[in-house]
Amino acid sequence: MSADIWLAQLHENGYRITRARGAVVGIVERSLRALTPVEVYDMARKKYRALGLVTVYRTLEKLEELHLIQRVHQPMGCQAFISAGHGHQHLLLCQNCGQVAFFEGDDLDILTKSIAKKTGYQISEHWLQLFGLCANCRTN
Amino acid sequence: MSADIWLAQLHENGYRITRARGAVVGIVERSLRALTPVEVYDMARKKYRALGLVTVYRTLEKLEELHLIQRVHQPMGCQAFISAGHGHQHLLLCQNCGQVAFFEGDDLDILTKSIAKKTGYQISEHWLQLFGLCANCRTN
DNA sequence: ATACTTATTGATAATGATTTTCATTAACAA
DNA sequence: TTGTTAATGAAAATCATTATCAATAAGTAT
Repeated sequence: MSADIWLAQLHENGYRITRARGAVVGIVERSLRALTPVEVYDMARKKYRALGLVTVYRTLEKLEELHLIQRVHQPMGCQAFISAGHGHQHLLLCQNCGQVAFFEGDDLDILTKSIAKKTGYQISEHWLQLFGLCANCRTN
Repeated sequence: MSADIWLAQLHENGYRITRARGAVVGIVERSLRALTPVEVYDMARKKYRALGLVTVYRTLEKLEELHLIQRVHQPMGCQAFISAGHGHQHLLLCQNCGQVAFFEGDDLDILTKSIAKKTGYQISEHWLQLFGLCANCRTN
């Protein structure tokens, strides 16, 4: 489905559509949790055995460049990627199963302005990430 | 000054006070910007030439464990450490000089609750980090 | 369809970051 | 001062990522 859109995006940006890229996109696009390059490699190789790990790295690089995926920072490590949210969104991570949810409703302007005043900084960006348990893991 | 307090903390927790640890603490405790292990190594070796990089890693590990320092996540990498804030504080990073400031005034409860309701997640933690230009870099 | 240009690929090697191993050294309690 | 043992630094091992390069296959032109 939407994997095709990702491939189309790659094509529109002058990149060729290959089996290797199809395999990587097929895995990453549908994943509900952040995946490391090796995880993508292992999963995608079930569909396309000849895939190389290096190609996974290169493909992830391009997907990130096109803002189709984004890196996820976690206490345990920062090398996992998840399908990117649209517009200005933040992440909500389940500490049990790793599932990622997005949310907007980002009213940090008041806070940001107050901090800017207090510190003298000119603030241009922010990172916000929430951690907890998803509905499913909460009940189990 | 406060470096002594850090060493005392180490001692209280059963760790020995050594020249190597003194050198590492001396650098990290006073730094206004986040430092990578190699940066700490290079700087600390000016005071204590025999210091090994491995010891830097091991010392940073212990300081983090005692919550005296914390890891700083940045777009360029996540291996730098900064002296930790007290209580519940967040980071404000200067994108030009790297200087780190802390701030509190963390009114995310309203946001957090609203997100929890919308998504069904039980939220237990959050990461907030602001980026911008410090007062000094802004004027130059 | 066919041929051609060139991006893409996978294997290998190289690099960089971090961890493990181990014999030697030095904290510090007795 | 001495003895126990944590801590150290050097070297090797491991893990993550990037560069190299000859072979391959996308996609355009024929």
